Order: sequence, then C-alpha cells, then structure tokens
Amino acid sequence: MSTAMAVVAAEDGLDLAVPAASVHLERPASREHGDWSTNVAMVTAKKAGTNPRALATSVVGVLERDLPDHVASVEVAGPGFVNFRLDDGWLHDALAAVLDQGEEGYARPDIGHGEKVQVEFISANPTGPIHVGNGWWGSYGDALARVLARSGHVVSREYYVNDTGGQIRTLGTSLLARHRGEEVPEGGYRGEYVTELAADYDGPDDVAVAGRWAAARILDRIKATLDSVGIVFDEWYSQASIEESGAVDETIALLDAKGLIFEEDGKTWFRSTELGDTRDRVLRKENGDATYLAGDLAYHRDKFLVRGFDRVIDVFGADHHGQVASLMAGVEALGVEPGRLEVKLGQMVSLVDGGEAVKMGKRAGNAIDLDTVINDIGPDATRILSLMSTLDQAATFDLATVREQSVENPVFYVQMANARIAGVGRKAVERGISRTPLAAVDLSLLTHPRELELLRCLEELPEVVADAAVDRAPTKVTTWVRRLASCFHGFYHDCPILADDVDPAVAQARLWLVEAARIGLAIGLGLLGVSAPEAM
RNA sequence: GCCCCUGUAGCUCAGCGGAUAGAGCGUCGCCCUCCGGAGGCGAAAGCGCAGGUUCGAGUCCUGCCAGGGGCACCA
Repeated sequence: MSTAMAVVAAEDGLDLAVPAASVHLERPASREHGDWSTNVAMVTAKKAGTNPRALATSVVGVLERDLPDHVASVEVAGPGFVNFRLDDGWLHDALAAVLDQGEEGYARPDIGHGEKVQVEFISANPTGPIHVGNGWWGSYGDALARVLARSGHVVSREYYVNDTGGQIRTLGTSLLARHRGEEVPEGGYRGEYVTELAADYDGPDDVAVAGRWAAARILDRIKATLDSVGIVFDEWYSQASIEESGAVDETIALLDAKGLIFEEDGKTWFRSTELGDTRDRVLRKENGDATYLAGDLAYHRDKFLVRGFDRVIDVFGADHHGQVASLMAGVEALGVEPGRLEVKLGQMVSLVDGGEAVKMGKRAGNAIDLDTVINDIGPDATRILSLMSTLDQAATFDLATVREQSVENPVFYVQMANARIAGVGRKAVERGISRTPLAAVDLSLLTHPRELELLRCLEELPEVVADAAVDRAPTKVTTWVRRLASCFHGFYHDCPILADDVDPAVAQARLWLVEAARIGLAIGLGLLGVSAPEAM
C-alpha cells in the first residue's frame, strides 16, 4: 500500500509539470506490461507539443533518478505507457496488511464518508408469492446494500409494502370467492395459494377485512422466503400508514405551493410535464382516492425531507419502467436535487432446466415462484447466480447446472476453495502444526508464481469493493470471488503446504497466505450473502 | 409511434476509453508414488451492421437491424 502511495506521489509530481485531466494509474491487463501503468504521457503529449513516447522517455528518466520503494524498474512501452515493475516485496507488504486488518478491517474503502443512503428493493405487492425476478433483483439490492455499508455509507434497506388500494381489494374479493367455494371473478388472483388461505379464513364477509387479512398472511410468507436466502430489511414501510397519516395531502399542498397542481374533471392533477414527464398525472381521483403516484411521492418526500436520507436508490423491475419519469419529476418538484434519487431497473429473468423453459407454477398463479427455485438449487446458488450477471442484462439461467454438487456448478467451485482452506486447517491440527506468530514468519519466502498471483488478487479487493460501490455493481465482487477461488485452486495444486518435504519456514509463510485467502473469501462471500462452508 | 435495456466463443455470462477481449459449460488433448482430481495445464472458437469522436473504441455519440420490457385515474 505504501508503495502504491509512493507511485501515486510520483504521478502527482508529474501533474505539476504537465497539465493533465484524465491521468490514470492502472493495473495492466497483461503482466508483461508490469505491475502498474500510467497513461500520463499519452494524455498530455498533445498539449505539451511533443509525442507520447518522447515525453514518456523523459518522464522515465526523471523517475529513475530516485525510484520509490519496491519499484524495480520503470519503462516506456507501447504507444507511450509508463510501466512500473515492482519487486515482490510490495505483495508481501500487502499480505501483512490483509492479515493485520483481518476480516473486519480489510477492504473497507471509505468512499461514502458516512453518507446516509437508503436502498429500497423488492417491494413486491403482498398479493401473492414472491417470484424469481424479485429474488434476482432482491439479491442485487441486498448485495448492493452490503457493498455500500462496507465502503463507508450508512445504509438502510427498505421494503415498501403496498398494503392498500385496488389490488388488496381484489385479493379480498378473490379470497372470499374461494372461501365460498366459488370461482375467482375475472381479473382476480387465481393462484392455489388463494384457495389455501381461504380454507383458513374465518373472518367476516367483508372485502377490505379479508384483503388485509390475506395480505398480512402473504407478507409473512414473503418474509420467510427472503429470510431463507439471507435477504433482510431494516424497515418494512406500510403504504397504508402513509395515506392514513395525511402525508399525501401535505405533499399535494407542497406541490400546489409551487404552482404544479391543477383541478380538472373533478380530479387533482400534477403538472409533471413541467419537469420532463411525457404527460400530466392524476394524484387524486374523482372519488377522492389517492393514486399510487400520490402515495409514492408522499413516501419519497418522507425519505428525503422527513427521514433525511442523503441518497435513495430504488431497485425496480423493468416492468415498472413507466413509473420512473413521473416519480423523478415529483421528487424534483419537492425540492430534492436531481441525482439524490437513483432508480435501478432490473431486467427480466428467465429460467431453463436442462434446456427446457421452466413453466410458471400453478401455486404462484402467473410467475415462477421463488420458493420453488430456492428449494431446488439452494439459497447459495440462488444468490450467486443472481449476482453473476448485471442488472441490465435480461439473463437466462439453467437450473440444471447448479442443482447438484457438480463440476459445472460455479457456486461449488467457489465454496470448494473455502472448504479446502478449512481442510488445510484441519490437516495442520492433525499433524500438530500451528501457525507461528506473524512477526516471526518470513513472508518473503513466497515467491512461487502461484503464490504471487494469489497475493495480487487479494491486494485488489479494496479496489474491487470501491468500484462495486461507485458503479452500484455488486457483480464485480462476484467476478473477483471467482477469480480468487481460481487463484487459490492453482496455488493449492502447485504449492504443497504441509507435505513432509516442505521447508517449515515456507510452510509457515504458506499457512499465513492461506489465512489471508480465507479472509478475502469470507469478505467477498459475505458481501454476496453466500455462505462459506468449511466442508462440502 | 415514443421511452428504457440488451446484442461479446457452439451455450450462459464477465469485461473503470487503453496494450494480445476473459470465465464456466460444451468439444479435443495432457497431468493422480501429491495436502481432498469435487482439482490443475493446454488447444480450437467471438465483440450484430455502418458511420463518427479520440493518440487509442467491445466500452462514448448517431443511424440501421434483431430481441426483451414499458407507454393508466393498476401497482
């Protein structure tokens, strides 16, 4: 780390000499190009009136007068890159840092500086079982929250419960029909769960009461399902409570004060076209009921203006795309700076099973039930699969590849690395070998390419966490975890740790390297919400 | 018609504007007197099409083609 800082300082020195805008210090894709590389010469050559290679050459000349710690050489390459080659010592220092900071302290880049951010996700209506799309986007939201929390943000996870309105009435109607042994009316909920619930219902023959009763039951089941994949919330926020509190009227009044409200056809309208929406929106219908948007605006007013979140990230399914423009317009109208509300849209997910499309379940009615998938492939596979592709990708997944513990199972590959790490620990105990204190271990004995590769991977984790947070892309953690597992398997294959003919000093250094790998895996899997079993 | 997302290897997906585009599966080879071969090593194979910006484009911009999702006083 201190080495990296020294290199950055060298780069800063250059910034003073040459005005530069987009100077990067980065890890080259190919190791032949060194450990670090900067494009400073290419970016600045034009303004400096020279060519990149010539500038790079003089830069290297300056640097070579006094090389920073751990820098073995600096050279010009390609179109004008300045490449730094480091000695292995910087990796040994990095290893010591991982071990020193441990699972709690390592890879906690403070990019949030305590920013209060709310992540709202899933928020599926309690009118039926949660489906796979919710599980996929939910895994994203949960992992994003974890990544943000690890990178210096104060995070709150929230589920907005749509426990009022027309859909709940429809649920009540459907439940009562089944309760009487009748068919569900057109447009109602026909899934088997309604029949199951109806059998237990012993309340009054009242649509509103029946609807609330059923919604509460269904919400309990949703919670149980999410709990089984480790998705938890800090807050379950009731839509009914917003409407009952008078917040909707207050919000409309706020908009009215800005001249954005008008009455027409007996309805109350929001002039959202003033703020980029495609048409104006109704907030209160002729019968006096608030629309969904009215409630949603009151809800977002509560998030920003009452509870004081600096930033709110809403994770919706792509089928809610149509809501975004009016929500954004409304939030801006309420005086919230654009940018403090981010909406992430998760594209649709489809499942196949050995090439055959998975059919929608009878139980859920019109979608693939998340519970069924979790029971099939397990919570860990459900989560890691969800986090292997980006939110923007309309992904297709094959359940057959992850159903059993098999070679082609990506979850298994990663967890196997952890099991092997634990196995090394068990074997060490068996052989009566224990780790000597780190201070007495010579980490510089780690020189095998496999060892160095593993160290490089571990050293990148803080940067990966930071990137994942900034880009709102927890999949970057998934990619890293798989790479770490790959590096570990390679190391494990080629570098015996406890074999009889291994120098005890080397064995000690390797044991500590294994411990660092354990720390890295634990952090990475923890961010993904995937368990790290010690045996398979 | 308008808006959003996507098009990367036979398949499923990764790829902060950088150098030779990666992984898993599938296909074809190789490695067990070794700590768990549930591993490792290697080969063949790819950026939808056409322009543009840039020293440099899979990545940014425009157009076209193809697929998915939206366009409510429902959520």
